[in-house]
Amino acid sequence: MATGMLLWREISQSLERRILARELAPGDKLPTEDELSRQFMVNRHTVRRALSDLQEKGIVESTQGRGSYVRRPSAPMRLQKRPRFTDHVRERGRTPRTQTLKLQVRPADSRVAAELGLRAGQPMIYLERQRFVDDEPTGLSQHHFSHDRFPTFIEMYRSRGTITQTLIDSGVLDYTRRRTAISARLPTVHEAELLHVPRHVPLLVHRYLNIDSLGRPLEYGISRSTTEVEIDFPEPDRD
Amino acid sequence: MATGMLLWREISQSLERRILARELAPGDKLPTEDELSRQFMVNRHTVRRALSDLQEKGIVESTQGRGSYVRRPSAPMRLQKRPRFTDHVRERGRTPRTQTLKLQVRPADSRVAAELGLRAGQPMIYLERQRFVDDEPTGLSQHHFSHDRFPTFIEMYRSRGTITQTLIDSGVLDYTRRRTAISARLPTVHEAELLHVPRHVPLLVHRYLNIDSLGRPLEYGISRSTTEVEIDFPEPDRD
DNA sequence: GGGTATTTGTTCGTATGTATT
DNA sequence: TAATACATACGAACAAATACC
Repeated sequence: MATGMLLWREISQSLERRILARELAPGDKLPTEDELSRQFMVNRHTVRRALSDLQEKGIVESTQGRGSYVRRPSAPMRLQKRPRFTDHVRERGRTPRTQTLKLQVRPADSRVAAELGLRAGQPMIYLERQRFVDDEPTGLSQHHFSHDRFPTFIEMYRSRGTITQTLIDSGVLDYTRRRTAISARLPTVHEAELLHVPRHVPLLVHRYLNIDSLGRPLEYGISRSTTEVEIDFPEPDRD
Repeated sequence: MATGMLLWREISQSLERRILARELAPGDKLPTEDELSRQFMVNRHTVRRALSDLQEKGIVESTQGRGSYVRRPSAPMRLQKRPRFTDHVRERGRTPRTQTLKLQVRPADSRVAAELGLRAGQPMIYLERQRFVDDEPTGLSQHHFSHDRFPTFIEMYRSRGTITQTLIDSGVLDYTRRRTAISARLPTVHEAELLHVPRHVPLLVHRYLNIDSLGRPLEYGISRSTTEVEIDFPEPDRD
C-alpha cells in the first residue's frame, strides 16, 4: 500500500471526477462492480466501498440486479413556515400531487397521545400520504387527529381529498403551526424506495403540531423529505 | 439462514435495544468486535456491519484502537430570534464551551457579499468556531462580518471572547435573526473528525442572516451540528 | 409467464496495517 | 516494547433482485 491514500477513496474520487466532468452523465449506467474491479485492479469489496461513498454523497444510486447509475440532481424546494404545499408548488409553475397511502383509525401511542391531548390507546385518525412534484416523489407524511373530535374524518377526507377541506367542513375554519422539530437521519429502505433516493441521502424529518384558532392541539404530523427548509422571522420583536 | 432477517440487522437491533434500555448507558464502552462476534456467533465483519449501522444512526461511536462507545444524546436546539447558545445549555445544567479555530480578514465571496450587502472581494471578518457541551464537541460554525463596519473586530474579539460582547462594544446593542435555511448533508472527513461523529451521521446545516435593530444585515453564518432543531411559533399569525 | 443470465447484496474467511494502552 | 483493538484489503461463495429472451 503506502500510497498515503485509501484505495477505495482514490476510486471514489476518480469516478466522481468523471461524473463531474460529464464523462458519465446523469442517468448513465456505471460499469458493473466486476468491471470496475478489473479496471482498477482491486477487489470488488474495494469498489463497493467506493460506490457506497458516492451513494452517500447522493451522486450515484445502486439497485440490486440493476446496476449503479449517476443520479439526476433534483432542484431543492424551499418550504415556508406555514406550508401550503400545493399553492407553493404551483407558484413555481410546477404540478403538485398528493397520494393517500393509508387512512385508518388506530389507537394512539403515548407520544402522539401526549401531543394531541389524548390518553394512550384512545382512537386516532392515522393518515399517511406521499407528495409528488411533476410526478417525482418529494415527501412522505404521517398525520394524526383525534378520532373523538373528528368521528367522520375518514369518510369526509375520502370524498374531499384534502385535509384542509375536511377540517373546514368539520368546523375548523383555521389552523396554524404551533411547533416544529427538525432532525436529520438516513432513510429506511422503504422510505428510500418511495422517495426514489439512495439509502445514504439524509432526510429532513419534521415533527410538528398544528393547533386550531383557540390554541387546541389539532394535528400531530411527521413528514420526511430531502428538501431544504427556510425559516423567516419577518419582524424583529422585542421581549 | 432463512431467518427472514439480515444477520447484521438482528445484531444491530439487539444492541440498540440494550442501549435504549440503558443496559448500556451513554458513555459506556461496548464489548470489542471480537467479543461481540463470539457472543452472537457470527463473523467479525457481520458485527462490524451492525456497528456501522449504529454509527450511522448516531447511537455509537467507534475509534480505531480505542473501541466503540455509546454516544451521549443531545437536547434539541431552539431556533429563536435571539439564539443564546451558552444560556440555553446552562439552563439544562450542562457546561458550554466555545473554541476559536480561525479568526482573520479575507475577501468576501459573492455569496457572502450578497448577504451582507458588500461587493465581492471587499474585506470581511471570517471567524470559525467549535462548540462543546460538557467537553463533547457539538457544533461547528463560520461567521462573517463586514470588515469596513467592524475594523477592530479581531482585536476586540480576542480580548472579549464572545461575539455578542464584541458587537456591543462596537455599538451594536441588539441584533436578531432574520432568516435561517436548514438542510442536511453528510459530513466531510474534517467535520466528522472535529465533531467526533462517523461520516455516515447526517449534519444539519444552518445558513442564517442576523440583522441589527435597524434591519441592516450584520452577520452571515453557517453552522453545522447533529442536534435537532426546534422552532416555536408563539402566536399564530394571519396572512 | 417462465427460465436464465446479469448484477448487486450479504456473509464467510484471511492477511496486514495502524492507533491506543 | 508488547498486547489489544480497530481499519483496510483481498478472495470466495451464495442469495436476491432485476433484466432479457
